[in-house]
Amino acid sequence: MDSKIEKEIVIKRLKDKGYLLTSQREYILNLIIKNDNHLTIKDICHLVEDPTIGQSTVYRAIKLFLSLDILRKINFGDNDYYELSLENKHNHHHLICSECGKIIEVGFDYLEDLEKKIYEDYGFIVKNHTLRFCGICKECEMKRSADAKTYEK
Amino acid sequence: MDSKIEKEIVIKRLKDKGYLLTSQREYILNLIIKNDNHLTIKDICHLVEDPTIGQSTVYRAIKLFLSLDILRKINFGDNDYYELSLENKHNHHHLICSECGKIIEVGFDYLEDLEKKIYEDYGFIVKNHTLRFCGICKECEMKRSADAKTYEK
DNA sequence: CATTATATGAGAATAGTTATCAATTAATAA
DNA sequence: TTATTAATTGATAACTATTCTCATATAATG
Repeated sequence: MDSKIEKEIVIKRLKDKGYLLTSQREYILNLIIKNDNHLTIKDICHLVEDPTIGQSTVYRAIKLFLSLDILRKINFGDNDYYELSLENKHNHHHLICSECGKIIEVGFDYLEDLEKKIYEDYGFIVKNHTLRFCGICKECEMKRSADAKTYEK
Repeated sequence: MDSKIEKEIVIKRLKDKGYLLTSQREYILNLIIKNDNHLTIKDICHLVEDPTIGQSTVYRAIKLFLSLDILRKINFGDNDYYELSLENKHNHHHLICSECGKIIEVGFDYLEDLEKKIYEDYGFIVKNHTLRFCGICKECEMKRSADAKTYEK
């Protein structure tokens, strides 16, 4: 696992409920971390084909991690992705480029005011939120305007 | 369909691409509208069991509506729901009560500032967004505090 | 070291989705 | 109206995704 601290948190969360951090489970977590936290189950099944981990084990591990809040599921369009749910990562957003598919994480939150207003208007107490933006990333936009210039000639 | 205007928009979008508004397609759309815009495919398959519409037709219709931007898919937790994508409904948010599962639509947007900041910091041009809040709705919270009082006695 | 609990992999079973094709329905032209 | 063509449907088969089963393996505990 990336850092020793994270690994210890994972072991603790598992142990508290009587589970173990097996080599397969650790391998799967590392895969997700190494791939920017944005893998689908299909991706994982393919990536573990070599050091063969059975796909039932993949499904079981993901489910377990979700239930212990070690992973969190995020949904972009047609696919479910999994990302580490440790630390205080609860308040970040995702930018998805519709041109190249890149996923960018936004570090700031800025929804406190909105949550306050929701409580005032609807009496709804917000515990958690997910926000994703679709659009065009910087690089794709630059490519686009470069192409546009070419046509002008 | 609810209003004549909506039906005409749907017919136009279909016709422009050479498709027809069949009774089955209209029935499915009406189901979604009548159920507060929040049905899963499974729900729809069950609801159409009586005036039998084959389930391949359900899948095909949903797919078609998505491709023509007549429906839009939203994802809450484990399920995909479908809602009408007509009018300027693009900027509303969803509140999901984790106690009773109710889905409430929030009429206001308030993300312009955030989108501006994202452009400034990341050069990312936002075209669209989805935001959902999980928490406790007014009614469930009231029930909760009522229960809490009972225990105090 | 023996015993018990937990986890694994292979494949069977189930659920969810898509593709195929003959029959039906709607649109268009004569 | 009738003939012709295009689009749609429903039943079922095919395929994909996910879960279950069970014998075996591994780790923890006494």
